[in-house]
Amino acid sequence: MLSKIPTNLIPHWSINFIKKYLNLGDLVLARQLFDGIPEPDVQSWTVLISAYTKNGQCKEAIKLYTEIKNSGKLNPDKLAILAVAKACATSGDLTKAKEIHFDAVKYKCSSDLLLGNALIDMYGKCKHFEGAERVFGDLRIRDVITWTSFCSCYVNCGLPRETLRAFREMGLSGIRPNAMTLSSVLPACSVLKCLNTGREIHGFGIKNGMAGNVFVNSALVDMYSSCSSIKYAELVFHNTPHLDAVSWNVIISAYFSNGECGKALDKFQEMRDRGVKLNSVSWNSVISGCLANGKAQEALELLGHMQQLGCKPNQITITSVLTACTLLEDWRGGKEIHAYAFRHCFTEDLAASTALVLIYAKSGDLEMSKRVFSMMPLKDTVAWNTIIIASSMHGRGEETLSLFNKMVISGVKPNSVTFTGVLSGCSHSQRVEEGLSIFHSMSKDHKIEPDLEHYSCMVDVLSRGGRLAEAYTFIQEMPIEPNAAAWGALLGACRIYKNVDLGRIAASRLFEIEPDNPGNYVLLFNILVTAKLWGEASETRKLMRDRGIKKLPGCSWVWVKNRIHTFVVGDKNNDKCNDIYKFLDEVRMKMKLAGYYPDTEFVLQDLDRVEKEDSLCNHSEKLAVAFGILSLRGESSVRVFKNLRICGDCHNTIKFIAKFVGVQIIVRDSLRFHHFTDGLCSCGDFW
DNA sequence: GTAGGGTTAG
Repeated sequence: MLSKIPTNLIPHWSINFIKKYLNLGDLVLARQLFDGIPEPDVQSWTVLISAYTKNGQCKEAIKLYTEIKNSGKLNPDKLAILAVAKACATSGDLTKAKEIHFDAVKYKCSSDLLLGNALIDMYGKCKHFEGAERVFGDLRIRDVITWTSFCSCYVNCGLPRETLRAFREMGLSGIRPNAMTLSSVLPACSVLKCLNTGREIHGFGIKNGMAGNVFVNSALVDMYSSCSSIKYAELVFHNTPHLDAVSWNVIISAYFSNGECGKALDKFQEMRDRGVKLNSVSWNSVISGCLANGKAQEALELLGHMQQLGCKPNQITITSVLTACTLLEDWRGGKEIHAYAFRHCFTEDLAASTALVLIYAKSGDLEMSKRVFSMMPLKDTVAWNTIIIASSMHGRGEETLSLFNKMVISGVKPNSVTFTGVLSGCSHSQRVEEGLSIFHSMSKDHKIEPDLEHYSCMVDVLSRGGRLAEAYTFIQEMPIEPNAAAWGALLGACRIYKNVDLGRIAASRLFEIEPDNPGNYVLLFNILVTAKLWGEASETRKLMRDRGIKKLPGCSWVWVKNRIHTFVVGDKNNDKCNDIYKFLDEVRMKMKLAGYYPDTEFVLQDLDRVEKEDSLCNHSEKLAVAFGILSLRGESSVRVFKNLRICGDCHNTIKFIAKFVGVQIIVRDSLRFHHFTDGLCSCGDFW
């Protein structure tokens, strides 16, 4: 068919053929025809640029535009620049956007209303409000589209106050907002949780005949929901005559963000029953909604339904389900999702790869976490925070500090979360001086005022560093009321450094702040027993009993060949149970020969029978480690998780095991990761 | 042939 078309037609004719093929939806044939034109004119180029943009091939469209300029014979005209500006808006390429704006000025069409509007929209999509302001300033005539695009540019750039300012200015300039303006401005009210302005806009819409507009109403539903007025959101939703898929998605998210999970899921079911076509946003909304309401298992089940119904997970789905796996500690699921993300080229996505960095770190695989991070093409504050927190959890103090420096050098701005990560990294590696200097630099160099969390981290830094008296003074002098984390850090350090006096003070404050937390009683009990203050120790136990507080049962689990094996104290419910105890006996014997004595043997006199058993060498973490070693036989490092803090005797024993078996053992307790290699632990015996 | 808008993520 193509051969019948003369290839050397004059452009005026060929353009009609190109348009004909484009109307038939055949971009490939249209392109072949175009390539056959010896000297295409600007109009032909423009038609093709628009066609590529409509087809979502923006890069190709931008490439064609560059070719016009490189041809040396032609200059782009207003319509060509307009076409490429749209392509650029869709691709969000700021460098190109600036170049296109430059061309518009060069060819003297930047003050054209049509093109100016397109340029403002382009800058808005590229999140560059300064550019939009320049174009806006250069326009002598501004219409409702100019103002609307200008308002939404500020929304896209995260400047909701500026949006509302521009919206008011628009009213003053005598241009009447239409439905599109309202739906562009309302998101600013959502972000600011500004119910009054939102209501005003609602009233304006009703007065001006927009009461049933589906775009305005969806924006209103979201605005009322963000302002915690779910009743009004419901009302607007029910008063929308022609609901579309987005309307349903918005009301579902509205219920979830107001904690009404049941209603959200009911609406989702109703949407399906009514035959509304579900799109990926619908699925992502319910998945992330479940997740935000603590229903991680349901989120993963929804992923299954989504796939069964032929809807393909995208990078947003991947990000949410990775978070679900992280919460459920489903490391295998996380790896499967990583493989899926890799196959579908989602690993370059910022949020998805950040979620991967986090799940690998939390699963104990810091090396993989670092590898994913290093391959990220772009890293923002959240990404850097995640890797900083990752290295801090694993006790790599030096690495945490060097990551922080790299972040600052690369020009990414740290926020308050960054400092929580860096300071806790300092505490887990006893870097007191660095911790103090970073804490002081927060407000001085980074203009971030320390909050309660940072103060608590500093108490931890000083306490773990052995500077208990300083830590106590720091708590007393902090400008915010110290919380359980601050006193807990001090109490924990009193156990490490055997300081009874401060331990008593910290514990008594903790008994007031969180009287039901068994961990505090246990820590004080341990401190008193170590100091051989038996009477006071049993008083603490009595206090616990009287208040009806029970020590949480210790529990450890280990992953072996994609299966979880769980252990409690003295567990005998295991196929390898005999081998486990035999192995631990052997370890104990070897340890004694090497001169180790279990810490607990000294403190048994005052304990009852159950606690003796408890304190003997059958703690859940030891059993899990032994099981891991016997099952894995050195194939890979052993990874054990514990719900409570690791016990001192277990810590010693596992160090010994790591040396005598010659394998790496990783234990995550309730606070952090311990990497045991060759008789040493990464925590340097401070935990 | 004639522009601009509402929902989901680390």
